[in-house]
Amino acid sequence: MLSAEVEGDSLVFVASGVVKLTAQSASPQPAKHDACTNHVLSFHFPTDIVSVLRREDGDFRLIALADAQLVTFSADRFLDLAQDDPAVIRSVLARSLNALHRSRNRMMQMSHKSARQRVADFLVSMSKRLTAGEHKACEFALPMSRRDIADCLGLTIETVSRQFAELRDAGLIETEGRSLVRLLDLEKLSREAGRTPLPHFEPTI
Amino acid sequence: MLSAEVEGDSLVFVASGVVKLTAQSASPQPAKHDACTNHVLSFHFPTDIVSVLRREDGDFRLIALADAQLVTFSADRFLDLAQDDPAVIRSVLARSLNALHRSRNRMMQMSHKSARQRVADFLVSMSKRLTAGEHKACEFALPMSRRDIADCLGLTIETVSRQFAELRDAGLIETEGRSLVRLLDLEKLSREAGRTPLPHFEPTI
DNA sequence: CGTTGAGTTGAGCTCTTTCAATAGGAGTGG
DNA sequence: CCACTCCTATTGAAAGAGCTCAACTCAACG
Repeated sequence: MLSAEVEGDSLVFVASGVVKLTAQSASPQPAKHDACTNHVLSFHFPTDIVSVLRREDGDFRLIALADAQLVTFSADRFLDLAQDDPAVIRSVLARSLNALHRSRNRMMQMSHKSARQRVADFLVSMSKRLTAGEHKACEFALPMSRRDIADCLGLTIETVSRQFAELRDAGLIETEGRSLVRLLDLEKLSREAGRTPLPHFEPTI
Repeated sequence: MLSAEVEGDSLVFVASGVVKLTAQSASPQPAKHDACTNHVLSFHFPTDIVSVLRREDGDFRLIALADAQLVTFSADRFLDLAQDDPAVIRSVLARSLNALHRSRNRMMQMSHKSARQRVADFLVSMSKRLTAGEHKACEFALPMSRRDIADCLGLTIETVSRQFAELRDAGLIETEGRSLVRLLDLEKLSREAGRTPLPHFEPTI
């Protein structure tokens, strides 16, 4: 478990492992017994480039969920160096627009989707990341805890757990132990998630 | 009321007026009596540059809420032309990272905030856009309908309306007619929104 | 074998949505 | 200017979804 501290905006390349991008919202009023208002913005996998930006209130953090190898650039310095190479900077721009696009999609989903839809969508999306290519045997170990999932989906761990149970009862998934998940019916699961087609894997920033 | 149709990814500069960026989620199952699953992703004001990307499922649309003057670029062609000018392309990249940043913040808020917080946040955020500079007399006409607000915040119009009513009862705002709003206590309103500081206005992409 | 932390499950409560009815504004035509 | 209509907005009551709190289970680890 490794946590990378960075000053200013930076770009991080994930070479191996899994990381979560979190934002602790330095909550103004310490709320009731808040303890863990640790929002998880996204999970990232090898080949992803994550942009970790500085915020006014509290900071973004990149936290490893499994042993990970990361390459960190200062965004400014990187851009200075890349400035002479249009292809590079343009690729970064393309990735960044792509990330924006996905973030918007995600936001749209988040605000209008039920717990069931969020969890189903999460599972489908994870299967794409973790079993890239293999169309059958959608079986994988979730690298993150229920808390991380809940924080990412804007739900409580209890609700996530209940949704897992219901999906299990419905015969859409199977679980073994804490992290192993088997998606038995990707088709139906996608429909539960409220997705039309099956989007492709695309590198993120 | 003007609607700009575009093919492929494009960048749109808002010269004047107000527009909303929408995504119709070409809902797989036509749902009950869905009619209007028109998600509003964001509102944009003069000087904003909006990136309108192509999606697999359904398209993004830019819809004018008031008479607006827009300049539309094809993203690809623009980048081809800008490629020789590092300063330009870098500025676009900076805007895009900024937009990503704001989108993430927004997403974070959306998934964890109550109706009250969302509406308060919306009002504070609008006041920044619509009364840029004037610290007093936070009074402005909302250019969008309650439906647009609801769609943007992931709530129903009824809930938005009730939140307006409660904020009015609490003495935080006053309303006149359908669109005029006066923020009586920006401080408290910001606190209701769950914001620590008062973020600055920044151009978007 | 007890302890610890994560995960699951249940009961009650809160907030938001849904459904349905009412009020308000804007536009039209007499 | 008023009457009529249409559409948006508001308000109320009931239902539903997710949250909180609390008990319990499970697996890992000493």
